[in-house]
Amino acid sequence: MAAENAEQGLVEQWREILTLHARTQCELDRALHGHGLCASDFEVLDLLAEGAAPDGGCAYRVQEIADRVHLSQSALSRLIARLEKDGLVERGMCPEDRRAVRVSLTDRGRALHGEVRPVQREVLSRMLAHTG
Amino acid sequence: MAAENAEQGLVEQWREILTLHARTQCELDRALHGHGLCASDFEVLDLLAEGAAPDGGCAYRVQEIADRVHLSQSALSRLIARLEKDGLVERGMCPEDRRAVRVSLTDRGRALHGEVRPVQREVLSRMLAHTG
DNA sequence: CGAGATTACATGCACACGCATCAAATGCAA
DNA sequence: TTGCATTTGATGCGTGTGCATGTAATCTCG
Repeated sequence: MAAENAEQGLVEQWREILTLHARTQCELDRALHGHGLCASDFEVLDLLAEGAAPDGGCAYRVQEIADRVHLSQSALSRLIARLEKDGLVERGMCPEDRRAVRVSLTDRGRALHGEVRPVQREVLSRMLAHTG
Repeated sequence: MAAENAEQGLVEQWREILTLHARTQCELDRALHGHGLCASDFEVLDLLAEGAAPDGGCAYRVQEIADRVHLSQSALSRLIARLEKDGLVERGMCPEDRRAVRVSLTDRGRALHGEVRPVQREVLSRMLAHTG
């Protein structure tokens, strides 16, 4: 039946995504581990390093980051705390909304990002090469 | 530069994969949670329900399952333990290699799989619709 | 046969994550 | 203004995962 074929195709497509994701994520984690980062950490650093935050400045709010990297708000809160403890980012007050926290890269964070980015790019080019 | 464009394309491609994976995985977990399963649990049940194990029988060894569902051997060991505690699978000795464990579906496991499969398929068709 | 290497699975441990909840700040309506 | 709902980020808690290791069975080679 056509319906069964379509369904089976869907399952295969999903399995391919799972395989590609698992392999690449695992490879990224291994490559970044030597620099004291996990893949999510780098995603956040990479976002912050882009510079252009929604407010036009160079600082993001926690929830904005969470949306971009597909993590829960609580996960992001702790991730930022870890990065701050390592001196890679800093949390600052937001004048116009004192509930909010503005997160920005420190010099050390920017330096580490510049150091690690080629490593991440290399992994991506190696893992995503035959994907079209 | 062409190199920079290629690199940027790679990053975008990876972000699309992350987005699709996160959204679908999250949706799957939510849909399956009502049945007491997480997405990995279902992957294993779905594999076991296919029937054709590498040895020609209907039972898999733990490491074989781990390879298929992209989990570590330890994660699989615990996952199988959970499913067994819930009466969905059973672990049996392997006569020709007493180190190995043969995992197979129970009737209850097969029934639950049949009940949950349409739910999973629906999520896949909804999330992967506009992906080509 | 016997000793060491290897394989298959289980388990201690640390950790990143999501959900539920909390406190503080803000927004809104009476 | 006051009172309540909403929003923002932090935290308690449970859980699923990977790494390192342990135990038992198997294999290999002398």
